Amino acid sequence: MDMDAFFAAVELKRHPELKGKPLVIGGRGDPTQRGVVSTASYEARKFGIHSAMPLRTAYRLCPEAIFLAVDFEAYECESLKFKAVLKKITPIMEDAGIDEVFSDITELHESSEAIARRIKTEIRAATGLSCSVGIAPNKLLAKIASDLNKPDGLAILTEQDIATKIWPLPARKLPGVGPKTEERLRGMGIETIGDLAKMPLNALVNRFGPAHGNYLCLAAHGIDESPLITHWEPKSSSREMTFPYDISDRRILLKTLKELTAEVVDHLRSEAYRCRTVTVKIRFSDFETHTREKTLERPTDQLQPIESAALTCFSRLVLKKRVRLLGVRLGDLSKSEAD
DNA sequence: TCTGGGGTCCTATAGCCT
DNA sequence: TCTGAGGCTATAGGACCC
Repeated sequence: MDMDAFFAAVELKRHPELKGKPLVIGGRGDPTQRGVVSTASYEARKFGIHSAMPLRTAYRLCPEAIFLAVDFEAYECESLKFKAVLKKITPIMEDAGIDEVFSDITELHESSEAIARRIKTEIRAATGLSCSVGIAPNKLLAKIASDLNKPDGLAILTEQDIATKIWPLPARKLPGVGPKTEERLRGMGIETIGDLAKMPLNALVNRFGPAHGNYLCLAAHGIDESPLITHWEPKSSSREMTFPYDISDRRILLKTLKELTAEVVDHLRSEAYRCRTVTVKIRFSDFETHTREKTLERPTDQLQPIESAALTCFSRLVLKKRVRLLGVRLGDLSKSEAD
């Protein structure tokens, strides 16, 4: 189940007067500032605006669009509502992000279509929002199915549909195929999922490595055995920020680094975790990105050793260009003991 | 001309040890 | 003493996802 243009739909709920207008949600909602599009309404998409596009580009494509800042708290609130609906239908549910869920309906005594309609009706009743549902024998096919008839979609796929409904799709529609893999596939003459399915496994493993190569081959045939993840523990926690303009002043960088570190440590402690690795990330004006990582002697949630490690990492970075982004990540997390 | 912020997972390499 | 083969850990980077 995947919500339709989720952030834009939540905003339209509180600003109904914007209905029908091209709407772009992203960054601080100012298309003259740095930021990317999180969600574009379907009206905005007609202008070529899509997720991950720079706000400035979106503005160029459609200056009359309405630009709004991302308000995660509001979306999280709606997210909790529709997830509660799904959890009532079956508790075997995987949280797949703020607007997406996998539910295992294997044991439900009801037709797939009836379940799908019930999900859509109940989510609309609880949130006023529309969603798209895909029902299939595994997560991979269900995800592709949910995208098939968006928005307000409903698609049911069986193994028999793979050749007719999946193979004609562009390879990019396979989860795990992003812009880079799409380009490399194109270089091999592969445009569709069907083209990919014709490739011998060893050719894909040679090109993409064992993990990705195997995955691509199985996925192209609609094969996916991955289980639903109903419980999940975080592996890392981070804070990063892109400056409004590129910075060359070392003092500003150090001050920002300490602020980011304090924030991420606060968050770590609020969730009762300790970390054992600290990573500092830097992105220069030309988008070249580097990281430096330090492993601590023992897991900790104390600011002092974490900040000290962050400063060590920072000192190992050569600042030869202006800096556009700085970040701190805490990794190798373990739960703090209650004491 | 532009390119966010929060994550996950994979791969390559280097150093160390057996 | 030299040369490898593996295994393991730490580190750096990259692709992808929402």
